Amino acid sequence: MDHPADASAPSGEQPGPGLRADAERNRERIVATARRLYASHGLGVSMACIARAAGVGKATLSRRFATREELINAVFADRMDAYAAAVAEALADPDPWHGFVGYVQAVCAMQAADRGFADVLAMTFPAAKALEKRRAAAYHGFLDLIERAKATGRLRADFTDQDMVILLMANAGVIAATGDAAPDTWRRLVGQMLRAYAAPGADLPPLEPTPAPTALYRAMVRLTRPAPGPGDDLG
Amino acid sequence: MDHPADASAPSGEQPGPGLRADAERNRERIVATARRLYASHGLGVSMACIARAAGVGKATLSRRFATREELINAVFADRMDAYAAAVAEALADPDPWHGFVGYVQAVCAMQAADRGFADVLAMTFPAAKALEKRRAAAYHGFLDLIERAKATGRLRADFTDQDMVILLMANAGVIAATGDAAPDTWRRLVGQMLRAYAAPGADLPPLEPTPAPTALYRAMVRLTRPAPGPGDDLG
DNA sequence: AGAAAAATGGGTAGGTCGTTCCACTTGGGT
DNA sequence: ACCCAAGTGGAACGACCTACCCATTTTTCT
Repeated sequence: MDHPADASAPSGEQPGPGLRADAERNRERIVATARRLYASHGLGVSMACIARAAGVGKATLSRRFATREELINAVFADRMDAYAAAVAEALADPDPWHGFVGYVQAVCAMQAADRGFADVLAMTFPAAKALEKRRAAAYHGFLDLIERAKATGRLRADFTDQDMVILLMANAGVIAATGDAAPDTWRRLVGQMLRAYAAPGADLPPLEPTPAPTALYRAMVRLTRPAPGPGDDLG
Repeated sequence: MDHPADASAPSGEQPGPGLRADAERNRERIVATARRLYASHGLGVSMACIARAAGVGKATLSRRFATREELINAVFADRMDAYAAAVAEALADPDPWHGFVGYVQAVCAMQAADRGFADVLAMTFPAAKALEKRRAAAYHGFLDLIERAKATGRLRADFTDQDMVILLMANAGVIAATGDAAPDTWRRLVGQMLRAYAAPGADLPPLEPTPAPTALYRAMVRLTRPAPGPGDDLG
């Protein structure tokens, strides 16, 4: 039961206060590899794959990150910061409606850029207490933003913070389904959703054109398989 | 809506012309079980689970349906008929816009009612030639519907058949994320999408209220796990 | 009723995944 | 430079899924 890892200063999610130099190096290698794999293949990549790709033994990974959630927490900490920053930036915009539109687009773009992050945002991942804390803070700011945007009369009064969650889930679905075959499809979804949020007469960014006619239908051949094939690229 | 599906002349997928009586009985038991499991847990339930739940040996399942796609084909044949029928019904509506709205709602409701079917619709499942054929026919009718609805001036001119595909993918995402915890969330998404499709001034069904405030956040604790736990219900 | 063919299900082999244990290597304080 | 503990990777284990083979049971035809 010796856990020297948390003996000294486990405040928050510090990398590793009492970690040996090589251990810390391995830790970072693991996180970097996981970030890459999660981004391209979504969460659900097996721990074994990550360990293999990072060039460490499975035991090492398990020791450093006991559960998958712990690893996810470490991987997406900075993305969560960016997420929170997006709200701050939107609040700084002198035009709340413009800020709102930009925020929605920015967050959905983050989802599109990182399949793993899309899952994190859409699925309220269970563990990751630290992530939840940051999310809560961002959420609070978002409520402000909604309020101000509504005050301009250009965001419909029936828009709710829940609608943003719904959009995140919907966007995750589109991103997951289209994959690499039609990577810009999500923009059209977001454009249409914004249209639905906007009060009549509000200015809107132009609607993204539909992807190449056949692209969508050829897109989602990946079927149900959630995890990437083990013999994929994994670097 | 009468479906003499199994007795006389179903469209396309004859059950088993030269099957022994007990074999045919088992076949139907398998299909029924698969339908139930797929509906509740989505595609991706293992063949072994289905065989176990149906009370037949794995070999029996494998012999009757060599590939997973074959089974899916048999399971969703009638749903696909319903899908096609929805287009026909929409086309029969004297008001094309009203028909269009009803069609969108009906198809999305089908997705919500059956997680497996949601996957089939959203993912253009690879195999299942027969399903594809039916889908193609329905698709053709849908193009007609769009044309007519646009002619009324109430469906925006920039709506594309691809938008329906996008909606199906987005809806699948919402349904997958909300699960059983907030089962009506998809209705709000559809309502907002319809709002985006509608030309200014077009009549729209009232927007579904947001689900219970906390429901969404407590909803998707299921994380990434695609297949149901083996020790679930499969009763 | 009896026999042949059809159909069944359990067992085995080969694969993945996650966890745990253990002998070896390596870092870093002294 | 030394030496112990922190750290490592691989092996072993149990659980799961797919695919296949074959002895046994059941249906159906004569």
